[in-house]
Formats: sequence, C-alpha cells, structure tokens
Amino acid sequence: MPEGHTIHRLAADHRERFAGRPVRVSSPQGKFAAGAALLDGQVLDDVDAHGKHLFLGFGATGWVHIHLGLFGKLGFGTAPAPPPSGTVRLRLLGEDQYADLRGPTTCALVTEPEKLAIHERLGPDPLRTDEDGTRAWQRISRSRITVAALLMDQKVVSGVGNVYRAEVLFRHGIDPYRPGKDLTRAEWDTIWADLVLLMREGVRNNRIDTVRPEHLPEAMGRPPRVDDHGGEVYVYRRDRRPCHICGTDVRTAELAARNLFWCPTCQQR
DNA sequence: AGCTCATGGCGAG
DNA sequence: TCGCCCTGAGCTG
Repeated sequence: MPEGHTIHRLAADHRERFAGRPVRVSSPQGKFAAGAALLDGQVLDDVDAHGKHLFLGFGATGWVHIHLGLFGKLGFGTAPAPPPSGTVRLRLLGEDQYADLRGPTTCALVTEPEKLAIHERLGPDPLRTDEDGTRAWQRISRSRITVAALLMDQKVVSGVGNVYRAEVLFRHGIDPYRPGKDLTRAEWDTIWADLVLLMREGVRNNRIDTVRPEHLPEAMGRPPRVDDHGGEVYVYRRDRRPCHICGTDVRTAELAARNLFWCPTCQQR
C-alpha cells in the first residue's frame, strides 16, 4: 500500500483521531516496548509526513519515526480495542479510536535533530508545500541515471514509489530508460506538476488512480475493467496485457531490483 | 505446510 | 549489485 499518498493520508488520520489528547501507547509484539513505555499516557501534539516517512510528535519526549517499508500496515478501529492479534508493533489507543501498526521497516523514537536529519536526506515531496521540484531538477539534469531510477530515489524526489513512477512516465510518453540529463526543464516541470495532482488525489481517495477521464473504458466505448490492486492505472502490473491507448502489450523489466512497467509504443520520447 | 510475490530501503562488498 | 529486514495474501501441494 505505501507510497507517499498513503503516508500523508495516515498523518491526517492520526491528527484527526488522536492529536491534542493523551494516548495509551503499547507494543504488544514487544519490539518497541521501551519507546512505548516512555510515551504511554502522553499527549500526541504534532504529526508530520515527508515522502514515505511518518512522524508522530510527543512534545519534549520526541517523535515516533515510522516507515512502513514494503509490508507495513497501519489500521484503525473503534475503541475498545480488541486484544492484539499477531504482530502489532505499536498500538495507540485514544478515547474512541485505536491504531495498530504491523510490519514496519522502522518504528523508533527519535529526537528533533534526528528528525531534521531525516528531512535533510530526503528530496522534495510533491505532497508538501515547503518546496517545489527545483532541487530535484538540479540532480536530474546532471545525472546519467535513467529517469525511472531517479524517480524512485528518495534523495531526488520523496514519496514516489513503483506505481506513481510507472504511471507518471506513461502519462507523459517518456521512455523510462532516458537518462535524467536528457530531460528538458519543461518535461520535468510537467512531471512534477502532475505528481502533485495525482498524489493529492491519491490522499483524497486513499488509492492510486491515474487514468484520464477520456481514457476510462466507458468513454472509450468498452466494458468497465477492474484493475486488481484498487486503482485505475495504465501500465502498473499490466505487463503482457494491451495498452489502454494503443493496444501494444505492456512490457516489464527489472530495474534496480524493482519491476518496471511501460508501453514501448506510447513511451518513446 | 511451503513457496512466491508485493506500492521499500539499508549496509556490506 | 546482492542479501537481508519487516508481514500477509494467494497460490500450490
């Protein structure tokens, strides 16, 4: 589930459910027991998100730094919370809501300076308003690395994952193997602006939809389709199936240990 | 029961 | 570039 839109949505959800009041904090699984003991009963007074990193602020005690990785999940429920089943790393319990964290790559108590250091190593996030895509362009325009790899590098842009990477390149007809330095400034500005729109919509809907209205099956006179991972997409995990626009089989290849998906006909620029 | 795969990322070499 | 960490779903037997 977790690309940047998921994390920003979770940040808003935590703010709404828990902020400003004391929360019970526990680690039923035990791996965060020491941190939980320090935080239990304190007020959750701030929430922040940058890229795929989520921060829960507990005043002078510090921040809980959460990264879901590939497998992590955060789920909410209404109090009273049931006995935790399985591997709950962190449980927050408020007056009427609880949240369970499972399988994160990171769940750690950090200080304010440690949090700042994390922000500093992350590239601009299309979902934050503190920065535009300029800093990313400075790296991309000087790099011989492929644009597909650059988009996944969190030091270049933060929050983009394998789905948004594939989809935004498709939407702009960009060959994923083009070196960053071959992109024009105008192309990058268009990609950035599109990421801002797509990811904001992702936060709103809590899923990734990238297909333009005019390309939806209804608009193209075809029966509705169902993509098997929630959202409506052009190429992500659609390899060996026909491109929605031109009918060419969508291709897949491994790139830096991740699966890349693209349409060789539509993406030649 | 065991295998494979997944919307991530890190450190060793 | 590789191995490894985190977990659960969806297969196969």
